[in-house]
Amino acid sequence: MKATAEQLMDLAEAHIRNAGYGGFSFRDLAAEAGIKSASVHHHFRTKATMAAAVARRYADRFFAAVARRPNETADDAIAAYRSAFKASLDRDGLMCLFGVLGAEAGGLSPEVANEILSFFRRCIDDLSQRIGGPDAEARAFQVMATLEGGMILARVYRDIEAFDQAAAALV
Amino acid sequence: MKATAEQLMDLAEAHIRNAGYGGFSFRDLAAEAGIKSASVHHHFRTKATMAAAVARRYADRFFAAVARRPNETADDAIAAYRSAFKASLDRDGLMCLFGVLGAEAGGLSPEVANEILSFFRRCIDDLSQRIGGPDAEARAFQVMATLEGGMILARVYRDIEAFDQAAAALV
DNA sequence: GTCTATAATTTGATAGAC
DNA sequence: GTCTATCAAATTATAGAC
Repeated sequence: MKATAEQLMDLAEAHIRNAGYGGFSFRDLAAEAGIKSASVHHHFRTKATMAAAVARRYADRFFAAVARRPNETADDAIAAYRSAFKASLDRDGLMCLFGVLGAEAGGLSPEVANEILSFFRRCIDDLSQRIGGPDAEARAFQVMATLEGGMILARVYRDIEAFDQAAAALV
Repeated sequence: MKATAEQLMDLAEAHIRNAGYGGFSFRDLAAEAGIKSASVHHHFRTKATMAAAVARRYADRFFAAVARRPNETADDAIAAYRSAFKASLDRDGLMCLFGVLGAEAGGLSPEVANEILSFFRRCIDDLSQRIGGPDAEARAFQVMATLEGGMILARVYRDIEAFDQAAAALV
């Protein structure tokens, strides 16, 4: 038995990654979890609070998945990021949570917007360090852009191959 | 004096590119145009109809902007696409309309989803042809992914430089 | 922790007068 | 083409019983 709060976050994450922040309501989550919307508010005070919590959990998992390995090369680091995105696509065929939220960031509360900026900053900083050299930062931006954009293409084409083609030349 | 329907599409486009499909209502548009929401329905029967119309207009403009030039090289074609996205960022600092819609495609009506798929298909097909060679399609996917992802980064960082860094290595 | 009940607001959409 | 008026439904959120 998974704790209810955890289950609600699973559901919310799937909805956001499929249709964006506006793509679900507390009633949707409640119905899917077999409870009432008022009970969802017991676990998460507001929708923005919940989205921020989902974002933090997603970021934690992501950075655990791409954690630096001993003696890695620059290409290893890039491959680690690519694999993390790819694994997510393979698992459930959904977008990166932060790719979706980043795209519609203009309409989100500061609470959520902060999580988005924080995620991408941390990705760029981490990648830059691990890549090293004079053009490290530009390369980090390129990698992140290609991977996020590749997920959009895979989403639209409904074909993981689109992601693979987009990301193939990265390493 | 711009025709009302045109003005409404301008407003809707800006809203979608800033906050997504769910980021505005007919009442928002009406208020900004100085009319009532019932009058918006006179020009566009439903919200999905309007979004599809906005998407078609955006695509028309985009493909006019990236139109093939005589004697162009593969790098010229890629540069044309990059310039089109960049110009859009410079002009109003907003996302690509199809980048936003593509990210939240799972929650959109088939009417709109078709426009999204059609846009990206046409981009990939056009770019592939103009790039040529054995890896043309993979390169086209890479270019589109990098540019769309670069716009997300520029949006999140609120800094066009993020786009430039992401796209610098493309040509 | 979950429920019923409900408030307050917003939304997409329509009917019909001018 | 725009308006007033309105509907039916959905949304976020809260109060208080169990």
